[in-house]
Amino acid sequence: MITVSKEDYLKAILEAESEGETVISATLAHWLSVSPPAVTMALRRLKRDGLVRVLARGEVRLTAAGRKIAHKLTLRHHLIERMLSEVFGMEWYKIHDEAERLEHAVSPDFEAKLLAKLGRGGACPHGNLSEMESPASRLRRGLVLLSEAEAGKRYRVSGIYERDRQLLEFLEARGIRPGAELGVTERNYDKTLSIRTAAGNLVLGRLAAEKIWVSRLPSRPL
Amino acid sequence: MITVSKEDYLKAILEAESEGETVISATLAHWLSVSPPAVTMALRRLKRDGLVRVLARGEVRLTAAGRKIAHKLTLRHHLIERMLSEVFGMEWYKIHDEAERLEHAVSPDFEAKLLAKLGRGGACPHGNLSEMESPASRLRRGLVLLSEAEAGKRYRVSGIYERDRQLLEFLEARGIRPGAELGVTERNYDKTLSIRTAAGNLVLGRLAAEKIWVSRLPSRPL
DNA sequence: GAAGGAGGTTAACTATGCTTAACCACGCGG
DNA sequence: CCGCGTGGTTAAGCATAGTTAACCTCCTTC
Repeated sequence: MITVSKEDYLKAILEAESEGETVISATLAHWLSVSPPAVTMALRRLKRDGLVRVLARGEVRLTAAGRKIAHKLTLRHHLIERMLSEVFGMEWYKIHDEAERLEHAVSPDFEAKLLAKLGRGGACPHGNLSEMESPASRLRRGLVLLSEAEAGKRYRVSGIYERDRQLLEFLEARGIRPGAELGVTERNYDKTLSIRTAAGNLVLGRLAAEKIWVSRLPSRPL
Repeated sequence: MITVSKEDYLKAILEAESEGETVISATLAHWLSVSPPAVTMALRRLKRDGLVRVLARGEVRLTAAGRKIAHKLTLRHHLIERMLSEVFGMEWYKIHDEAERLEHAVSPDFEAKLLAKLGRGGACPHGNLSEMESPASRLRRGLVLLSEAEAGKRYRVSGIYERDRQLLEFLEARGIRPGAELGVTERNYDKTLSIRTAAGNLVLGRLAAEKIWVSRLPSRPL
């Protein structure tokens, strides 16, 4: 029997994998904010159910069945996010948490209705084409991390790491949201960035800047 | 901490109460399809959390806190059902089961968005003004149970007991759905009813007929 | 008044899923 | 080679939530 907890593990494995991380037990403990023994036990159940394999080095791999479930959840998460945003106008920074709970309760029937209403393509409200897109793929699309952006240049916020609600509210309060324009006025010695947005100037730490993908805008003359 | 199971118990108590039943432990065991000992234990936890009281005779009562949660769930259930029907065009007989799972994952924020989009009034797709409406209130609205309907008269299906998916699909297959018109051609000796619908003639057992509220239509001349 | 049935509880057990404490194993630096 | 940190496991324990089996307590019916 599949449970919410198991679904969360499978999704976490797929997500961490897509981030380019080597998925070991410790990765999942950190990702899901549970203790190491909890992961040991969960992996045992997932192995028993044929959803996961653990390689010699401790590397965790999804089986075909496990991958199928994880993909299904990711699709439902994406669709629920778009529903909340496009149909109900929910604030972008609240959407991920809501979808995180709702996705587990969506049936194939409802999934089909969502797909029919919203269509297949489309980015989620955090600007991510799919939550699963790898950094490599983003770089190919010409995106850069804000933490790598150059001083004196202008950018548009493309996607924000959505799994940290605290971060999203922090950024929203400072006018940094998907689609927003900003200029990097200075790269500071202490790894912070001086930023100008429509809402004003601010200094952003590296931890936040590493979570924001931006695309270059043509420099605008004063 | 409130859980899905606890929410289900609280909702069942409110629903059974509204049906006019005296809510005792056995009622809940039957309503929720669990064993009697499971109910004993669940009630113990609910009492501990101050959500329920058990009177001398074994009668189960919601506290103010418990009632508040049950009402909240009922509202969310209703809103989710209307969303599935009005926004996504989901088939009426699939909706209850879907809402039953989704309602537990709805936040106050999402509830507010649903309310803003759908409005407060409005019947659910099973024709019930609210799932909680008592038989007495339905009678006051001029509705009768199909099992009490008179031979030779015409009726419109107003509301169907929605907690039995099997029943709903059974009725859908026979053209009996909310809003449908039907005529009672005969009340038979074996408590069955001979019915004429747009889809044809059929014989309906008492068990099904007791789950269907109808309103009288003026007799139409042939 | 004995028999029976309905309703409720206890007891024993299971599975999930989490915790902390303790311990083990491997690799790497001094 | 020793020590230590990283990573993983075992052990023990707890809460939730269910099961079946057994038993108790009424209340009713013959």
